[in-house]
Amino acid sequence: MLSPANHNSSLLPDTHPCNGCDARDLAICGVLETDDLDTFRRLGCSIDLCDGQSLFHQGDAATRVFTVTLGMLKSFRILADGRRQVTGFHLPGDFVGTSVDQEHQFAVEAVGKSRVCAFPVNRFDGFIEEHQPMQRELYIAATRELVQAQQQMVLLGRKTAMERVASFLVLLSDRLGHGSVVELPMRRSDIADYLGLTKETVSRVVSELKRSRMIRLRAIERTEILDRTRLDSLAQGDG
Amino acid sequence: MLSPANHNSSLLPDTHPCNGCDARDLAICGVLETDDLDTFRRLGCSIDLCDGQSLFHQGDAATRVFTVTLGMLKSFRILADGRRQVTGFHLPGDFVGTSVDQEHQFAVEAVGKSRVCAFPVNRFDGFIEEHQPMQRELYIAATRELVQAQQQMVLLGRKTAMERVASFLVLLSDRLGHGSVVELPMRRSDIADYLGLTKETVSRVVSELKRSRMIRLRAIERTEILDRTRLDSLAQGDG
DNA sequence: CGTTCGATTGAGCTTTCTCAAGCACAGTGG
DNA sequence: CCACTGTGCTTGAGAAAGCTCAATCGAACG
Repeated sequence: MLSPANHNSSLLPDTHPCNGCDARDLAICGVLETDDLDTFRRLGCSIDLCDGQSLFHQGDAATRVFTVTLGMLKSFRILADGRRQVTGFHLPGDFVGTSVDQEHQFAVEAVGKSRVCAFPVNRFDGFIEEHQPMQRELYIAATRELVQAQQQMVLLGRKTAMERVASFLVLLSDRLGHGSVVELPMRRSDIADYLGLTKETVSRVVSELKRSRMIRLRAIERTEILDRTRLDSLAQGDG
Repeated sequence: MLSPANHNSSLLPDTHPCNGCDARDLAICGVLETDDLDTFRRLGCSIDLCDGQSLFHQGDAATRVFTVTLGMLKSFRILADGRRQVTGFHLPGDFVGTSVDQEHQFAVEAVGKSRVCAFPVNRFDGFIEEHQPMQRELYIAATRELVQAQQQMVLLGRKTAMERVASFLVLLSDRLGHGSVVELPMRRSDIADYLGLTKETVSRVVSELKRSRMIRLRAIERTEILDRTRLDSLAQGDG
């Protein structure tokens, strides 16, 4: 198993105060009756994570499934020499760790203070076995993620640095923007590793976007989109 | 809708001689009883495609689902200015066009002579609704594809040209290699658009791999892997 | 008020791309 | 049977986007 040197995350404690999940943050709540939802909640165990804390590493046994209930997580994969690719950011309602393999193919860590709800796989599988609508919901979630992953392939394979950053801002604005303000809780290096760039290039491009008045930085983690139209067309690759 | 100028594929005829599918090439045959499989076969309609012929374009209404029964298909997305990203190659047994959206997000074309089995979505959905094991099978297929897509993100975001080509050869060797010989029915430009490179770079890297005796070209579309170990470690990023 | 850690900016370098020419092979018609 | 032509592959030379390394900046915190 890989265990990169510059890895400051601590392992997840195996036992943890178990206080159930907040139903509102479970993605599947929409397809479950109140009783069933209650049953489902009780299968899980809430876990708090602080910034950079690891939920699991690549190669770990896939013994639990998670839903994000608070904050943000990132999943990534690391090559032998330390090169890292962030494959996604996960928000409340997202499933994490639903692998068909015995081992996790990717690592998952918290971005800022976060909370997840953990389900032992056997209990989780047992539950969805008995709840058809949830099976379908999981399938739809996987398919959506797949389309998202394919969009990301286009970005990584064919877009310029500026188009990548524009796409990223537009994506986050759609997922967690309040009006024209986008929260960026992750580090520049996380963005860089998500976009297949270096943190320096991300920094330079953000500066360029500021200079051309498409965005403004309220704070380092609070970006305001000033010209959504131009940012959109940049993101689409016809800017 | 995008319709790039240099696009020589012809549209799929709406009506076509319907002669059913070969059961052996349907991915799901493993989870269906003989009777059910027979029923399933009859829902579909076999379609032959010649090289470069389009199954559907991005933006087309998603009215049918397909399984590949012969040959190979590629799915891809094109940006406004013609830049193209191939997101995957599909072999017999693979599902294609199983979108949750009303419109296809990606285009699919044949690589060489190919054959698919087409199912109207409503009939397809109706069938899987009544066959639990198939739902599960579809979910597993989607999850596998997702992991594969994430691996591809690592490749596109963080690997060098040489590592990308090595990864590609290893991948294809695992999927359709006979011993150490890999069939490459697609064009160099398809490989390039899959790996986020130019066809010139792919050509140069292949030449370099030949020069360093890791591979040998029996014919242009028949590559023999001479040093699998070295190619593997290159592909993993620690060569 | 100093320290620390991440973000920014700069200068030079490397990898890959672009553009262009030449090559190989299959299909076609004289 | 062989030149002709078209298409895709290869190779080369110069250009460009983004990377690396290094210095500086700036906010948070003790």
